[in-house]
Amino acid sequence: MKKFLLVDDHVVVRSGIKILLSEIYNPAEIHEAMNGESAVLKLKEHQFDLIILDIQMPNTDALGLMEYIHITYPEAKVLMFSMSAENIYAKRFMKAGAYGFISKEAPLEEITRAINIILNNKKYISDSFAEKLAEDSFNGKSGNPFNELSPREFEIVSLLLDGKTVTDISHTLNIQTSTVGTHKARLFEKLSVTNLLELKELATTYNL
Amino acid sequence: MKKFLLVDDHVVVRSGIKILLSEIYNPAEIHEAMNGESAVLKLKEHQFDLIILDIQMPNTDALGLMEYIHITYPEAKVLMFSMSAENIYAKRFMKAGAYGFISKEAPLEEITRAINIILNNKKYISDSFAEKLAEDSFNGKSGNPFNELSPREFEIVSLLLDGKTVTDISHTLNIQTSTVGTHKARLFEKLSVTNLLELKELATTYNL
DNA sequence: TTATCATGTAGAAAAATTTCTATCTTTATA
DNA sequence: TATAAAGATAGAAATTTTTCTACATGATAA
Repeated sequence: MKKFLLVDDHVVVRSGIKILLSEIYNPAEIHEAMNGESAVLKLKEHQFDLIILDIQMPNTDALGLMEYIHITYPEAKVLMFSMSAENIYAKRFMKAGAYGFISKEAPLEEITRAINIILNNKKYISDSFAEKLAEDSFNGKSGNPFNELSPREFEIVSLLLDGKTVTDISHTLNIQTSTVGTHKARLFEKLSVTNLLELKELATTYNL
Repeated sequence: MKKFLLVDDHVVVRSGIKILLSEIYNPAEIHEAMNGESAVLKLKEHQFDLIILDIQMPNTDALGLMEYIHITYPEAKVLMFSMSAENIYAKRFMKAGAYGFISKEAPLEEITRAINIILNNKKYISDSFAEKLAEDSFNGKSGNPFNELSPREFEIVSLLLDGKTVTDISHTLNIQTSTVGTHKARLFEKLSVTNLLELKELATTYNL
């Protein structure tokens, strides 16, 4: 029997995935976690065939969680589940050890396909994502300035765009505010913005 | 038998709400639409007891759809289902004729409760939202919240939206930074926003 | 017409942010 | 593989922002 772990803070989303899974794999053992902490606990108790991880959860550092999972359980297979269509996040998560990245907007068949592929020990990437990857390797750069950011900077920019303050972020990430400040300054520099509103605007034009 | 219409572009979310509904109302006739157009078609064909409309992203045509539904089918009962906690928008949707507004943070029981209340022909508002509404109605006005600002506050909000810092503004207006700070705090309070990005968002929706 | 309230203003203290410098680690690169 | 570059971290100091309190003024409502 397959064992799944769903990490998502939305009840309805978890329920939705649950029926999807139980339609494909019957019987299936499906565990749920509504945040990072509870996911970590579940991971200590069980060994899962597949972990489905939502990338945007309040008070949870999804990229950090992904890295933690990859380091602590190198065998674990994680499918990142994103509310918004594929974007610049995908590459980051794949690099952090994810087995796949799929949008909640994807049709049912594609979600199913992704899950099957990963359970067969292969990585899943959508056609559009594959295309984008190919493009990038041609051009050398993507032209998207957000790609110039380091993983940590990217993490922080996401939280900043979420309206989180420097202090909030320092708590979420368990680092000093001065560290967050340094990252913030560097990323503002890299993106050539001077304030939050400009950052927001830039993020919007690159639909982050 | 109750007839429901779910409008959401995410398969998994629709599925999730579907099981929730079928657990409460069995049997239930549940129709789905993954976008505005298909929702409009469904509405022409059937008369629903409840329409559950998800706002996936702020500034989309969800509000327009809500208005359309309210004008075309004044009897229709719509529960706005917000995946992101945007209580800033709640008021606008209620004004546009929605019967309720519920956010993703809501526990299952509250979602259930909201649905039941609406099916009983009453409007559902969360406690926190009710509080806010009460406050507003005490203080009279409802409309463009920027109209509540004093001349000075308006001046300052404009500069803030221009990316100016508190210190910048204190220089521009030749007043102390603490004065600017006070105005800023008061205007944030009046507009019910907690940070610059929310302010920007609010300003955008009222196209300031 | 007096009491209340919204408004504009700040001083002082507290809190948050930024800046500067520096160390250690990881990752490229020659 | 040695070396350089990039990245993550933070302490301390400087700066900025926020908060709290307070006060004067003009409008307003009892």
